[in-house]
Amino acid sequence: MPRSLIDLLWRDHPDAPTGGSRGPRARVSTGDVVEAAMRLADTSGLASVTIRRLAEALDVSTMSIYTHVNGRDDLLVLMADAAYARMERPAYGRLGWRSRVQRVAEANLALLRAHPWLHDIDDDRTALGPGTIAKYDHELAALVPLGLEPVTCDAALTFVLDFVGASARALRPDPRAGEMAEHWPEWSIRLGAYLGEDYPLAQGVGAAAGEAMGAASSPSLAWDFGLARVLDALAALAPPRP
Amino acid sequence: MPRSLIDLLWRDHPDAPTGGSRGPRARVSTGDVVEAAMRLADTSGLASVTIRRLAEALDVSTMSIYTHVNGRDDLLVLMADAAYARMERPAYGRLGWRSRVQRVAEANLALLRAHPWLHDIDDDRTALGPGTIAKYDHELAALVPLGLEPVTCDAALTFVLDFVGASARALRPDPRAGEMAEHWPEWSIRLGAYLGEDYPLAQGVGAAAGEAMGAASSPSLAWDFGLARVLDALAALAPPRP
DNA sequence: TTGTACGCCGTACAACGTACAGTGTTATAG
DNA sequence: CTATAACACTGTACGTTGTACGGCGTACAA
Repeated sequence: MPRSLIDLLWRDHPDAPTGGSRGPRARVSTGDVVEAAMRLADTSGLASVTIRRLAEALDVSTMSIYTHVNGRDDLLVLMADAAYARMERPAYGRLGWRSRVQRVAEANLALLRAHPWLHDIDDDRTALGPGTIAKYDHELAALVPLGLEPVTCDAALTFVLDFVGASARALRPDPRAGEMAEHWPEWSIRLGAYLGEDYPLAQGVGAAAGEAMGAASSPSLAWDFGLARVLDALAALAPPRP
Repeated sequence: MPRSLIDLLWRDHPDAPTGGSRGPRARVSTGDVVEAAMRLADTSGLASVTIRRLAEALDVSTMSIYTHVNGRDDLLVLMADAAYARMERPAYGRLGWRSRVQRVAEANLALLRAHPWLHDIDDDRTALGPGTIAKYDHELAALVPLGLEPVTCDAALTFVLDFVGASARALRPDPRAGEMAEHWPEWSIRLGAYLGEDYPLAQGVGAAAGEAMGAASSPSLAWDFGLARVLDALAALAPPRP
């Protein structure tokens, strides 16, 4: 060690290089480190995933972590891939593309809501991991009934997943909500004064949207609206219904 | 000072509280700090916007920055709002909704490509700023010809902008591209070995998509594809053509 | 038995945001 | 004119972060 990121990503594959057999046997494994990091991130956010806290959680010294992971950046890639690897991938059976795409969208939404820290990991190297590739393969299969060219198929999947990602991002609770609520009485007055009669459209629509959000309606209108739009868009692409 | 974030956001408004008149007059203004921060972020990324570097760029002591801005988090909000405020907002004239939406999408893409650091600022308080509100108002106006309910109108705009945001994100150059290229000869071999015959769909489509990306085709196929899909989706919502 | 590959760890460093306690300057109140 | 209060500005210091480096002890290979 340190093994390269690729080998760490594929550490469960039979062909993956295993560390030599000399020296004391490891008290924790790379997998342990990744799992502990995910637990930390789930409960306290990605910012709380520090090498020191990780070491403490695993009851090892700080620098020991670097025996199992090359550095924090690489760790984040391992975490993201592990999250993708753990998603369920039920067979689609005889489902049509609409149901399939809906399933894909909902599965990704659920994933991002369970692990909001995935939003904060933006590293292209994740694409090399087994979890990411398995997920990609399974989701492409959802689009097969549409009969698209390979490149178009990839673009369509990107389109769907980008929508889900953005929606999930918006649904994520704002860590500053408390501060916002605290200052709101004062700020709303000032904002009203600044706005005056300007921007009638924004004020009208903004107020309506704000009320709708506060109301007990669907948890997110944007989700229902957007998903319907995405399906509409793909339908315009599909061959005429059989 | 420190004035509250709201007053800092609206610092150019006539009703905004101006600092008292006693004491030496300020060598730099809040606006200067924000502008310097934007310049720094444009050239070296948001991570390089540190209080110390900012102070150095403005030729003031580190702690002086806190006289003009409440802290780094607030500064990021001011930067984002300033970027939105500076966007051009040409009147739509007699344009139909398709052209309008296309303009909005392209303007946002251009903005995000000019200031990629906007992706890294995720703070709801930005919504209180004059630039953000002016932008929202102008973009809502693009959707007026569609004749939607206020809440739907907001959802439709969110749909469009989310698409643009995700596309711009994907277009953003990976800071780790160098490292990736360096290790690629070795990694591609290992990845091939790990993959073997598995995931034929992902391997086929991935290869095609990779080639298309490398080819001299459109800078991004996902953009053209996605924008067409977004317009299709809104069309399904529109009243029958007059 | 010896050598060596390996897991583990303590110390140290540079960089970060920012709290705090000043210092000096200026418009205003008396 | 003087005293005061408000203000811009600054140096020092603390707690935090990632991680480079060198050393130590263990357990298998020769």
